[in-house]
Amino acid sequence: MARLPVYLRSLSELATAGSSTTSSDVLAERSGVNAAKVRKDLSYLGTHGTRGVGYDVRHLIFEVSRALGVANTWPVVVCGLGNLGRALANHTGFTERGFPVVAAIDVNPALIGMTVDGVPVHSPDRLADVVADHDVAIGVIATPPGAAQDTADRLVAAGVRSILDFSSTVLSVPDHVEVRAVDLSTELQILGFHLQRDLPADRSPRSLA
Amino acid sequence: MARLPVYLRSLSELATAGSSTTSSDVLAERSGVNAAKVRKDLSYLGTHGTRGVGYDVRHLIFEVSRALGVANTWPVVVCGLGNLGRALANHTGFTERGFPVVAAIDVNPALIGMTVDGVPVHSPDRLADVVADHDVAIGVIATPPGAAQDTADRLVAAGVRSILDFSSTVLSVPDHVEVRAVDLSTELQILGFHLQRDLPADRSPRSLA
DNA sequence: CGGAACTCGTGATCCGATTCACAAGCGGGG
DNA sequence: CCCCGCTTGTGAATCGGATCACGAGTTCCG
Repeated sequence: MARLPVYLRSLSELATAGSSTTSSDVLAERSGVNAAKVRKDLSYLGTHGTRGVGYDVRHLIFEVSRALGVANTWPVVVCGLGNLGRALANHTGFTERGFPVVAAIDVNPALIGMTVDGVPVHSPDRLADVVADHDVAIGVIATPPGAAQDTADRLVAAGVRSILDFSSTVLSVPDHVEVRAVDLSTELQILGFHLQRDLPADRSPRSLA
Repeated sequence: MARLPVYLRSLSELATAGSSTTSSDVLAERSGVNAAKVRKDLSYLGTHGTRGVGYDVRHLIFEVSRALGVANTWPVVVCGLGNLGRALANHTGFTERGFPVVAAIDVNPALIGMTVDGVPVHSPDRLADVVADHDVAIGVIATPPGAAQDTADRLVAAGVRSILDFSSTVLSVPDHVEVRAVDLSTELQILGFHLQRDLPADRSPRSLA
């Protein structure tokens, strides 16, 4: 489930706040979801709370962490060092959570061979080597849209099976590769869509949900 | 629907590729979805394709653009000029799509009063003025988690009704305010979760979907 | 002119996720 | 020791989106 990371954050907050035990209600409140959903989600983990009491925060953190595989570290390569790519390569939160950025890829000859914020930059041609050398598990695509599919192909050829795509592109990859797309313009457009629907007294297109 | 922006991109590509007409099959292929879904989505727009022929690309672009309110421009304020905030403020794609970044907010006294990539930086105290002066419609929160809720409160108080939140926080806001959360660490954790589930021969926690 | 091939629009169906509702277990107080 | 209030776990019901399937309209060719 996509909610597990949120639960984990809420639980960490509770732990640092000194709580040793908590209820599905509190957790739901903090995570912005329904209490029943929390209980059902946690029941899939095989976790057992105590009826009448609630959940043990420390134990639950342990269970959720294990389910998420937080113990593992998954080396990441960032492809494309534009504004966004540089911010991602530089982002300290990733390493802390087990996703160290071990290398970056860019076509710019002026960058290749340099290190940016401690991250070595390589040519796309060396992608396969980089993946092999650092045991890269996840590729982040922050290239311009035109280069995205090619980059994805290279990542897949190099054996990467997880891709986080910021390129505003629909990537086609083999079935065994998982892609998660984050498109900032789309997010803004959705917000704009709702803004438009709420405001106008004049006729808007038609109800859409 | 969240798929409209994707359709619009696909349609634009088709238009520049010289197609004057297209089918739901082609559009589905390009957008990475099911053909029936495309037809159903478009039918909500009141759009009418021609049976046996397909859709007129130009007309469809017009319809989708209108539904999304692409004609409107929604001024954006970016709150928090860390790595990510700076990348967002600097991102040219936003202005092109009708979301000009008219101002940035940061607590750093060294930045206040400066302009970063042409974007003026203000103190959080001036947020209400900034919103009023530029008719800001959307607030982007790229602050550290600890400052996110406060920032959200200020945005709401200033009259902003749409928030794009990068802060890894569950924000609580009034009902009439729409929040879309983008959490990069969560995305990576989900990828890591699936990686972990696919690999190990030893027993993983339990099947989760 | 007739029919074959194609494509849209949409009611019907399916399926998973969410929510509801409640029995079962636990702890504390009298 | 018993009862009462609290919280979990989970089957049942509900909901909404995705998919299927097919009727209907269009084009084109023979």
